[in-house]
Amino acid sequence: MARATTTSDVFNAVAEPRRREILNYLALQERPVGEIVDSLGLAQPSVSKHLRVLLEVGLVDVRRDGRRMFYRTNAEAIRPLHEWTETFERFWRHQLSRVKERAERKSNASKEGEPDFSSRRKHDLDSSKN
Amino acid sequence: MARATTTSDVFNAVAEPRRREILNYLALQERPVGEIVDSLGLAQPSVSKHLRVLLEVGLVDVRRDGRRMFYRTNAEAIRPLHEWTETFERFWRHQLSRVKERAERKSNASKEGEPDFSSRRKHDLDSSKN
DNA sequence: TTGACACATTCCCATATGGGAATGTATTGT
DNA sequence: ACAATACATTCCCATATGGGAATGTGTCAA
Repeated sequence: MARATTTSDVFNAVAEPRRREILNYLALQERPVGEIVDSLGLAQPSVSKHLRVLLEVGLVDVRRDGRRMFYRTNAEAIRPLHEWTETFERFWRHQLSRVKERAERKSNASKEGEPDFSSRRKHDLDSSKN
Repeated sequence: MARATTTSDVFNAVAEPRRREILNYLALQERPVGEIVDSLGLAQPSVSKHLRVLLEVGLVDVRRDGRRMFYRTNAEAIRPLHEWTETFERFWRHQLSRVKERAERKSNASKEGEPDFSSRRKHDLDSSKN
């Protein structure tokens, strides 16, 4: 296959940083495309394309006024995302203690022993990228 | 450019549906890869690759026990996502009334007038896809 | 040491991407 | 009717993807 389409669902749509910026920007007020372009410092076609994606998944609404198109964030569409993350909330509350344990084990292991391979995290893997 | 890497941040990592399934599955208990493969019905290399992505962005931790690798969701890493969506929570509360307005405007416009172009949503665009 | 087991990595490939540049389209003012 | 304005779409392209298949690697048991 390949990666899923950006328009396949809300998760894919908000994966793009500029689209999140746009959503933030349009949350308070509706805005014409030109203002988004100026405020976020992006190229106009780029903004139009991002808006198209957001529109397709229902993350924004549009309204035409003369030659201008006013976009606005449809916050309601973000709820599924919020709810998915929420199911993990109770876990990170319970895990705070385990984070400490891990930190302690790590500082012990790195004193003079072998490299610590338990509980690897991003930084431990970065070496394989350079 | 192209799309951002799946490992570039948490947002991109969770865009993939199976990775979300894996995170759900590993939230309660740590599990060896084999069990993930059996439970979710995915190919083993596929699972390993997904786990690698999740590991790089810190969404899971690993622990080795003999030949088996026990993975577990690191819920803490989901918080940024949760917090981003949370900033919109107050908006969808305030917007519930506007949704009704829109629905009413739409039913009025489609009675006998021109096609309604205000507040387009996903379904209005689907025609352009077929 | 060897074979089996549990995973990880690599190779191949069709596909969607986002940016830049160019062009198309709808609406307004004159 | 025409130029200007405000967006939208298209084309080109380097790039990362996820799946399938094959292969590599580390660990244990005998």
